[in-house]
Amino acid sequence: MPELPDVEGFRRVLDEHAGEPIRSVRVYDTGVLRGVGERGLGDALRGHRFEHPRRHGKWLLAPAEGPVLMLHFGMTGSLSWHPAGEARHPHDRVAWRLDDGELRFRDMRKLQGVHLAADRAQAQRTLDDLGPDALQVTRRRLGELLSGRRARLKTALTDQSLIAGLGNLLADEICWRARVNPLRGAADLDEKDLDALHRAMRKVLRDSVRAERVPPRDTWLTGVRDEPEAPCPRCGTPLSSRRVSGRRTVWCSTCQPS
DNA sequence: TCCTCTGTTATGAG
DNA sequence: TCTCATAACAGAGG
Repeated sequence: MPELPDVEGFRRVLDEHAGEPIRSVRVYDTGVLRGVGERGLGDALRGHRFEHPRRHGKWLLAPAEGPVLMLHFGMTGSLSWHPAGEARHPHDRVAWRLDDGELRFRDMRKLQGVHLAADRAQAQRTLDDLGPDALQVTRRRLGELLSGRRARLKTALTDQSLIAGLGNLLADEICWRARVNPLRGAADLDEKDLDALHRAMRKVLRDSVRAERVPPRDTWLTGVRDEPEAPCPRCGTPLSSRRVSGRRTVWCSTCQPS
């Protein structure tokens, strides 16, 4: 589930508690720890304060007066605030206790998890292979990024090393809004297509970040894509779908001709 | 019970 | 460089 907008929401949650001392770190399931142990995580953070966190693509980075906590939410992760004493959820894997409550990393499938970098430089190295954050990509940059790719548009948009932050839902939603077929070659788009794609990306991201998710409105592709035989919200044509690079891809054959 | 599906990412074979 | 299969993991649904 978590794509750029969701992670932006988690960033806000953490940001509201920047400056508060971390009293303790509780690890309920070491299966989400990546490259750090329970002991190491606690020792590095206890007594420190989270500073203002930042997000790059689907990564959330929280510097804490030296070490940098790095969270990746995979398909099912989240970060949420809970007042002291609230019962633990079975999928709560790690909790950072502050004075009035705690931040909880909840994740059913544990596909990604919790990293710890020694400092900002090391955190940055983890991000070195990522493309620019999708919110920062200009129209010109988008053209440059896609022009050299032989992959399909859908595959290129969800490739984090090309553009960071777009997941399965966002990529389909953006293509649908731009009226561009996701199966087309990324390098085959003309200037008009790229204009539309960039406008759609801005609009979809702006609305999604506001909602802290890709909003499942019935006027959006995301709102109907999981219904069997769903009609296109724009023209009523039954939506098409197939797997592309292992991901279910949905589009409208009328609005998005190949 | 068994099988398939699912919003992510990394890896290796071809 | 790209596609495809697979794996990590856990739950829902047929």
